[in-house]
Amino acid sequence: MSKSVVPLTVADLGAEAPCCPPIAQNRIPAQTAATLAPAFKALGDPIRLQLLSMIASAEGGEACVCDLAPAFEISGPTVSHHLKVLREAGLVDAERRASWVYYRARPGLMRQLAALLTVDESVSV
Amino acid sequence: MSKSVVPLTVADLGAEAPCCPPIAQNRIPAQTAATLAPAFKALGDPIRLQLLSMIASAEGGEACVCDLAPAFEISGPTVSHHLKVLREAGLVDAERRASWVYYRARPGLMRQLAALLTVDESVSV
DNA sequence: GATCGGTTTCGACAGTTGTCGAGTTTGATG
DNA sequence: CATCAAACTCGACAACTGTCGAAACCGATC
Repeated sequence: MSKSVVPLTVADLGAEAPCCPPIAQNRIPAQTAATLAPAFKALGDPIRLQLLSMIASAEGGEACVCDLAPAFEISGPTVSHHLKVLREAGLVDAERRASWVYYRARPGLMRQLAALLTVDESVSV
Repeated sequence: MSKSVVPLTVADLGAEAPCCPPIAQNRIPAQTAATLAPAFKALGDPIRLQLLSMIASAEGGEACVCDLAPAFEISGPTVSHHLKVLREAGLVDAERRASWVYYRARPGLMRQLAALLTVDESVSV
């Protein structure tokens, strides 16, 4: 796999949020933990994980609720609830166009979480 | 053991299971979501996030409960509870030596979660 | 073997979460 | 304007979570 070494700068990861070094590198401050834990919590549900994946991997980078909801066994209101959790966690954005609401992933926070979990390659499993 | 009915466990994901492509690349299967959501859930608490960070960033790669517990305001049993959640999620391992119990991070799962959240660089925030 | 310190387990309790059905809002179209 | 469809909000309820104090467990040391 090609390793295009364009280093991410802090600016790439979102303006106000403090971009964190990996948790395996420095002890995470309490305030940072309090800020980022809700994002992990939002990912801690199988339905929300699938929803985010469907949104983030969708053609054009966005997905309509009318396409998301039928993919699950649960009721419409429950899907709406899960989308709200993802929204309030800062992982997705919603936009209404005509009768439909389209969701779009916000990659900034996802990158932060991924960076946080990065482990040095030399460490063995 | 019958493969077809036994649900995928966290431990199974370590060695030969194909480590998941980013959720922004392909729609994540329901079974993968069900397997990995508990790991995110375990990270969804500020205390557990700090505990994991203290463990993963500790000198020698391990940390004693006797060093972890005093770093928080909560009671000993509650720290123990959070460590159990991290353990059952597959994020840490525990080992008793003499009177003390040492915790060590399991980087395999952390790498999987990080890979899952990876977003293509070309995507703008 | 009795005791002690470190850690976990147990039982209880308040607060949160996931789920649903019913009702509400929003925009399009007859 | 009336109606319809899409999506959300509300209220309720069972299940789960974080927390604690008390008790149990496990090695070490007396």
